[in-house]
Parts: sequence; structure tokens; C-alpha cells
Amino acid sequence: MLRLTQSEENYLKAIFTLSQDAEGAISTNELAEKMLTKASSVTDMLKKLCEKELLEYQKYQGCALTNTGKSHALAIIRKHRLWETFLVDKLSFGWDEVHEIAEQLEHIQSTELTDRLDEFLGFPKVDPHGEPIPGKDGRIESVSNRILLSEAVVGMKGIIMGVEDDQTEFLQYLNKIGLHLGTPIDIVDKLSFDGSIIVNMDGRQIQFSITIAKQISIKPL
Amino acid sequence: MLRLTQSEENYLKAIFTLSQDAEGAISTNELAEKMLTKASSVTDMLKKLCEKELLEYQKYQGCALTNTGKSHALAIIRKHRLWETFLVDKLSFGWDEVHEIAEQLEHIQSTELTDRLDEFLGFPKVDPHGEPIPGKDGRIESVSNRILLSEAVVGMKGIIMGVEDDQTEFLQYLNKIGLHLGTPIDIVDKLSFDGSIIVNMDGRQIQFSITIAKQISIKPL
DNA sequence: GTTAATTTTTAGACTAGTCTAAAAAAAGTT
DNA sequence: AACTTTTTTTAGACTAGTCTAAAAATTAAC
Repeated sequence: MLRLTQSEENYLKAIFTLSQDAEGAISTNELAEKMLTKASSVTDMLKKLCEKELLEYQKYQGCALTNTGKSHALAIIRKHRLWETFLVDKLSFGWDEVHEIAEQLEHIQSTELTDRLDEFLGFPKVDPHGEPIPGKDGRIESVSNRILLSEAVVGMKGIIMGVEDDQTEFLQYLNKIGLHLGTPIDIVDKLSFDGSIIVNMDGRQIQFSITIAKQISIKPL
Repeated sequence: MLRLTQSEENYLKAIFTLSQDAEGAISTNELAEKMLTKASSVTDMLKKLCEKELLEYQKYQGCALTNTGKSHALAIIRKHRLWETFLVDKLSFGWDEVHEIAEQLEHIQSTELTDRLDEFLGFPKVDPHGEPIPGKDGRIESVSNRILLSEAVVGMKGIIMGVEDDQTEFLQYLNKIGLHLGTPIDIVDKLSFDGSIIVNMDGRQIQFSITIAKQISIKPL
């Protein structure tokens, strides 16, 4: 059983998530930005992780996770999302308060613990932000027919299904305007010049910048 | 708020527990043995912790925690015991399976989390091994009239109230012989030449070496 | 297809934590 | 009081992870 440091685990997780919305290899700079560190530090770490066969890496060519690397990443994401669910469902934390704590809890080493937690929570399919929770086997059950709010068209109706979880301030803002999972919305208008989207929610009119709209996913009705 | 590494926290916890059954300062060697490390490493760490005013240290004179150091140690012990309680009460782990996992969980940084966990568990007074759980304020409610089994006298009756938690094999052995918290026992005999204690438990006769007897505490009836 | 700009890697240094080996201090013994 | 043993500290080295500054490779621009 390959034992990883917290830092190595954080790199794997970052590479995995970057790979999800990018084609091909992940560049050193891209990763450095995500990890809030310097490119030189990233290079060092990539060499090490490549040595451990968790990713493929060639000088100046970026990196990509191997299957082993992917399953490690998925195991960490599984733990992160299960712990977030625990914190919200069992300890009554708000969805804006759990990310940082889960960033620590995701590194606890014990498959047995993870699986029992999963059971204790009733095998949840999604975390408090609507993100799917990978199963024991690392498979993510695809969350069907969701689109980003930024891709919605005027006149469409939908239900809020997921939001990005990594910015506390963003989630606090969503709390303030009363947006949560399950909230129904109507797409009222879209401003062509900056991409802003205007939605109707609980009878109120709310305007989202394109940046925000990209961080919210809905199920069209 | 002073932020400590896991290693620093582990040293504080070790010094605290060693200080509980020893008078005066803790020696470098004693601590090295407890931490499964070398005396030279301990010296380095003592210098650092002294610098941070978590303990008092003078060359060749051993160390002793300051009040700040003590409350840090108590906070870690509080987390350790609350997590053990969670693992046993909520996730159905055995008392012999939780120590190692709690050693990791005790380093999670969030007072809010600790306090909410405490509430979720119903403010338990003792952990699954009978060890008292320090409160929010760091106070340990004294567990009244307990004595070590090694100090019991022949003819005495008692109830098992606590056991040492840090050796998995020891706890597995207790499981095997059917000893758990609340089990009533009679002290049948004591062998003068090696200090062994013979007890009657559930109608069976069981012999404990002095080493084992020192790791079990009872409430005399 | 050179030159310029950008990206990435290397080189060398720093902190935290550990180690071994040797020196220094303290404690025990005669 | 001097010698021996034990304990503790120092000195120097190693790994993991990070950094800055400079070199090298790649990409973009003309």
C-alpha cells in the first residue's frame, strides 16, 4: 500500500480536477496557480510523483495521472465529500463552513473509516454542494442532465443542482440571496455584452455575472 | 492563535501524559522513549517548544509544560477522546480499533468542529476506554474513587471502569477474555512473589500479571 | 526563420524534523 | 576526590517541501 504525504495527495487532487475540464496534459504553470505555489516547486513534485508512477511526466510536456494516480485522487475526493456531508447533515454546519475542515479530514488514512462513514450517512450520492460522491470502487455515478447556469438560454426553467464549493465568500453570498440546492429558477434574460444572466427566483429578480453563472449548475425542467 | 505542527502537538501530549504520573520535570530520555525517537531529536524539539513558551526547559534539567502548553495538550486529548467516542458510538468500531485513527483525527484544527462533535455525542464524560474527556474549558471532571486493579486487595469486589487505550493487542486480549467497561469482578487472590492478581469474572477465574493489572482501573464496591 | 516573449527547469538555499557520532555534563561508585 | 557510567547536548548530515534567481526550452511574432 503506497503511503502518500498530504502534499502529494493535494497535488493529485488538483491535477485530477484540472484534468476534468481540460483536454490533454496539465501544464506546470496551471498547476502552480491552482496550488498557490511556484512552478519550480511543482516541477520537483511532478518528478517525485512520476517516480512513484502516479502520473506521467516529461520535461516541458506537462503531466497526466496514471490509473493508480486517478484512483488515489478519487479516494481523496470521496473522503472530502463524505466528510462535508457529515459536517452538514450531522453537525449542522452551513455549506459555506465545511470546505476548509474537509480539506483536513480528507487526509485521514483509513478505508474502513471512510466506508463506515459512508454507511452512517446512508450512502449519499451527492455532497452538500451537489457534487457527486465517488463510491468505494472510485466510480462516480454521473449526475444526469445538468448544465451550467452560464449555458442556460432565456426562457428556460430549472432547479439548482450544484455549486462550486471552494470559495467561502461565494457560498455566503448564495446564502444571502437565499439560493440553495433545489431552488427553482427561471432564466429571464441574458445580457449579450457581458454574459450576465438574470433569473427569477422566489419571485425576485437576481442578476449573476458570467463568472458566477459558471459556478452554478442546474437541471433544466 | 498559535498554530502547531502535528509533531509539536504530539510532543505536548506526550509530555502532558508523562507529567501526570511523574513528579517534577520530564527527562529528555524518558520523552525520547515515549516518542519512539532519539534524545537528540527531543532536545531540538524542546528548544523550539521552549521558544514558543509552551514549556520550560533548561539544559540537562528536563522540561515541564507551561499553562499554555497544558491547555494545548488538553485540547488535543479532548479531540482524541471525542473522536474515539464517535468511532465507537456512531460508526460501531471496537474499542481496540480506534486509537490509531483518533491519533490522526486529534490534529484536525477547528474548535467549532470539536464542540459540535461533543454536542452530537451528547457531551460524553468518558471515552470508550473509560478515560475522562476534558471539557471545552480544558477541565477534566475527576473520575471519582477509582483505583488500579494492581492496588486492589484480596476479597474486594469492583467494576471495570477504565483501561489503557494505546496498545491494540492489549485491548484485543481484553475482548477475547470478555472484559469490558462495567464488568463486575471479585479479587480472589494475589500472588506475592510476582504481584499477579486472580479475579473472578462472570464465574470464570482469570489471572492478570502486575503489568496488565496496572492498565486496568476499577471502582470498588 | 530569426528574434522576442513565455514557460519550464535547474541550481542553490532555507525550514522542519529526523538521524548518527562525538563531546560535555551529571550521576554513581569506589 | 577521581574514575566510570549514564544522560544529554552539539555538530553535521539527510529527506521533504518550499523558495528565488538564472538558464534552457518552447511558443509566438514578425
